[in-house]
Amino acid sequence: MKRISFADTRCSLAQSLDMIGEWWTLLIIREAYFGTRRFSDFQSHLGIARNVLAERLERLVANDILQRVPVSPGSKRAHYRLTEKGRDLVTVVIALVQWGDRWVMGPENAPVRMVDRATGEDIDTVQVRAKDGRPLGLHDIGLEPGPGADDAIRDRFSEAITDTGAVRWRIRRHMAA
Amino acid sequence: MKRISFADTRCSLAQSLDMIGEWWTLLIIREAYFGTRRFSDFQSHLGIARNVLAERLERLVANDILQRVPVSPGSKRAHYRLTEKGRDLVTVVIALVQWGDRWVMGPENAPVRMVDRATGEDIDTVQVRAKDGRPLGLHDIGLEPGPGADDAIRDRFSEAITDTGAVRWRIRRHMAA
DNA sequence: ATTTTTGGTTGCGAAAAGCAACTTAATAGT
DNA sequence: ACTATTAAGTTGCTTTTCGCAACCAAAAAT
Repeated sequence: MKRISFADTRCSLAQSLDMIGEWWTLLIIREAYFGTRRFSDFQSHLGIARNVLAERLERLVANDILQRVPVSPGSKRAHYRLTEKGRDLVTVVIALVQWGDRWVMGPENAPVRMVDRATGEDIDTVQVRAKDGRPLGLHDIGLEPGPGADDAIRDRFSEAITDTGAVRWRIRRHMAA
Repeated sequence: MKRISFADTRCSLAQSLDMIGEWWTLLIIREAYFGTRRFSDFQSHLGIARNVLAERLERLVANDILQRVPVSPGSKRAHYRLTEKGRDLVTVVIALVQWGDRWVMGPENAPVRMVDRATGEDIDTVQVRAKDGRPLGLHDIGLEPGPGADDAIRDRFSEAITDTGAVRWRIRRHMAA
């Protein structure tokens, strides 16, 4: 299939998806987070085709999400480890795992538990919060053009908020009349 | 391409990705969160091919992430709105947008700002926390087999944690010797 | 009543994902 | 030291899905 790249789109989500939105990529990252380093282990744990795995790893390394570390200096064989940028993605992975636990598997069928190692307790549900720590629902979040907004984006946002908490844009053709 | 389905995999992340991991799907959800309801608006805002959009919407409705609402009772035309399950995904979308802002666009180029409507302040960075609110780094999170774990998963987890905070599994063939 | 818009569907070509066999370099065994 | 095995990919082929553009029917507007 001809697949569009979002690389030139002015949108953080599109940019992110351009790096990690492909089939398998997020599972590879989770696997790396679980401690997998070796090509064969990624392959056997995930059941991914080897050529696809090779391509994904290469892309993740190119995007500085994984780091390719020679297994011994000068060796052609290497291991793959998460970079800082990659480790920062684990938040997203965990949010998605928790969503799956809540809505698909059911919490009582969650295959893995994530615990706070200090207390042994389950970690909290990842959620959106205000700076002071208050959990925010969708209604509590406002959207505005950011510092890097272009006209297209600025056009879409007004102060008006719909009942789902999202932004309603001005219907210009009707306002002109 | 022949694409594997994760639907029968015993893994929340795979299950989640089976629903939302396809090309475009998360952008459609973001768009719905921004308030878009109509087919044509999804199409023109995202620039997605119409047949692909139709397929994605159908799949999202089948998975109860979007709801198809007839525009007037009995009409064949419909609008699409996020369900509760879909709205719960916005956390993931926001986490991913923030990651893109941090690592790809750069915070100063963020095209949209998300603010706490009560205060007008930027929302906090989505992060993993303990039940008592402490932010947790990767090292602070322990992984254990959950209530729905099967043998394959149980085999992979031990109490040993590597320096990246992830789990190291027992190397059984060496232990047997 | 006729035109325009909306919400799709159909058909085609291209590129990506799956499968399996092959290759080459590093390790292990004797 | 020599051979066997494993690890880490690569190559070639097939299948499936995505992107594009044209088409179609129902609803709305004029």
